[in-house]
Amino acid sequence: MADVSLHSLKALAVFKTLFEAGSASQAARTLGMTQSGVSRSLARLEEDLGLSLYHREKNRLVATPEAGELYDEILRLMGNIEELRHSVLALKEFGTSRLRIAAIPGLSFGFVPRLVASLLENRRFSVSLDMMSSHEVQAAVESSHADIGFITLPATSPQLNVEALLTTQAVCLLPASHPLAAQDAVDVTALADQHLVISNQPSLASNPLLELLAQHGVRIAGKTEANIGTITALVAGGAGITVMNPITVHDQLGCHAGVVVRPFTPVMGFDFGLVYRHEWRDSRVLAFLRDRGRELLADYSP
Amino acid sequence: MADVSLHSLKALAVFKTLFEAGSASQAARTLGMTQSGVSRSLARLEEDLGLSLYHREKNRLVATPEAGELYDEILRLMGNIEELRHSVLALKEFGTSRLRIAAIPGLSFGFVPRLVASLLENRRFSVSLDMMSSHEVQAAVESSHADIGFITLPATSPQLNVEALLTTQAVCLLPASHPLAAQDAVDVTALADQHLVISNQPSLASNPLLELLAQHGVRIAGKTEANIGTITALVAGGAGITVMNPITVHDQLGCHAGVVVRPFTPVMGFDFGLVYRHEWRDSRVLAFLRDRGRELLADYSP
DNA sequence: CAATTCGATGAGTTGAAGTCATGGCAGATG
DNA sequence: CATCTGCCATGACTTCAACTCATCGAATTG
Repeated sequence: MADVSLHSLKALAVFKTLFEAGSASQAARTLGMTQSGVSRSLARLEEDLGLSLYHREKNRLVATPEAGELYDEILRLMGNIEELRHSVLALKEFGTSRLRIAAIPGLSFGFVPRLVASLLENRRFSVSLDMMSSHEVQAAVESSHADIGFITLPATSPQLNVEALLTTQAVCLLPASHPLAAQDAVDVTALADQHLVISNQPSLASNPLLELLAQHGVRIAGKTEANIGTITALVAGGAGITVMNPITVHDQLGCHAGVVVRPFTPVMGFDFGLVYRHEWRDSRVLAFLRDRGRELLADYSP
Repeated sequence: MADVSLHSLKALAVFKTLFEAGSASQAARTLGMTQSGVSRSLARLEEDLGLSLYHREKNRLVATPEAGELYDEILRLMGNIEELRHSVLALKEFGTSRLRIAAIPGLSFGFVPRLVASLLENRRFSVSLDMMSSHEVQAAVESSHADIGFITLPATSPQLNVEALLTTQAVCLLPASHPLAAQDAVDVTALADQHLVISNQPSLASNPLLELLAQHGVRIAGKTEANIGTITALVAGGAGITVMNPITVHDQLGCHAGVVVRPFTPVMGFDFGLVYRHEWRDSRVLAFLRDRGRELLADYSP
């Protein structure tokens, strides 16, 4: 009595079909069993639950209100079971259904989310995605707080495997109305007396660019430091111009009109890669992320 | 293969116990079955899922990482099944596991939530609780947007059953430092030249009080209309004094110090009741709410 | 009223999920 | 070392819940 579930789960499935079909005979046909099987199954379920689910009226089954509510509950449960099935599928395919990712901000606004999305397609994965600086990513993976990290290269760590994913060259981002927008490319010397917007993340775009400016003896009018997620908006708003990696630009450009992208000279490389602990070397999730990541990155260089 | 759940649910339960017990023999003892039964169950499950859950090492079972993850998933699912069981219990006890309640603000900050809480004790109910004016409550129940309503009396409706729950007498709420706080009771005439805080809900405390003032020819210094949920705070803050029903006072007094309650004369009654459509007359939820509601209300009159 | 459709039920069948009995292995014990 | 104990796997047998089959009675349809 009220001992739901274990035995009766099959009966719940029969009941679900019955409720949807409206008649035992039809349900039986749907389920590939006999009408008497359905009839018995229902009778047992009512007995087990101590609930009257159907009235027998004129040799027809008429659902009670309770039946409707039970049906809704069963739908919920079936959904949960479906999730379990997806988990098992992920477990079979990847050997795990949990993944903790750490990524630099520059990749966290488009690339990594997209990557995670394709991992989750038809699978149930429990993913945690943290955003932090490149060094912190490395530390997180080393200390097993994350399983896989996305960082800027170069990076070395005796405890970690480092794989290059993509080599890019910095581009210049500026308002369409800006005088420099008329040029096909922007040289570092053209930045003289400009107001720059640069990332406040250490070791991303900021330092190399400032070094380059120093090397060429270029003096800028001023600079605004901002979170990398807001830089495109700042440029679009006319706060200044910026030089950054094309991945982030691509991920954020969609939402801001009036901003143009120009090649930047001299070439200033940004290399992205992923890191993981050695024991993940042969993991299938890693292989999936690597391969799918490369595919996604291919869309970035038109 | 990967056809989880239906047949294998029992096997999942066995696996769960096995994982917790650490050995098949122990699990068998816990489950009241034989070791060989557990062994077979595990073997079948691994076969069904296509997953290796345990290594056999030196005649010992050693859980694989996959086993741990599957265990977590199973815990989730068992939780869901437990919820289904509670739903069925509610369905058996009350004939429904869904309840839409509409209540006036004066009861919505303490009494009705407490009532709902005791309904939910050990049961899984899907409750929706809406707050609205007494007339809107009535309309909501009439139109089947709510099943049970809590209103101020009097109320009549040919379509609804109306039951009185409680008869109360308005009390006066004022800051402890207020001159009138020195009196044992506050008479309507004492309100002359006071600043009043009154509910902006129509037909709750506001109108009867204002009428009373008019009858006695009492002129007040001014009034602040506010949501009933904020009146106690306003009084505590020194914004004025108020006359309201003791239920709401009781529900909100806990969070504000420096406020005192005094009887109010002449007696001004507030009666609360519940309404429902006729078809709910014999419902067991209704009986529960009525009985439990009376019990709760007993705590209000010390 | 013949034909069809529906659900219930007694009787019989089946197979998944158990038990029993046994055997092999590893580690502890005296 | 012999023995004992606790572990797991497996072939052979058992059991019983969950079916099917066959049949009935009752209602609907044209």
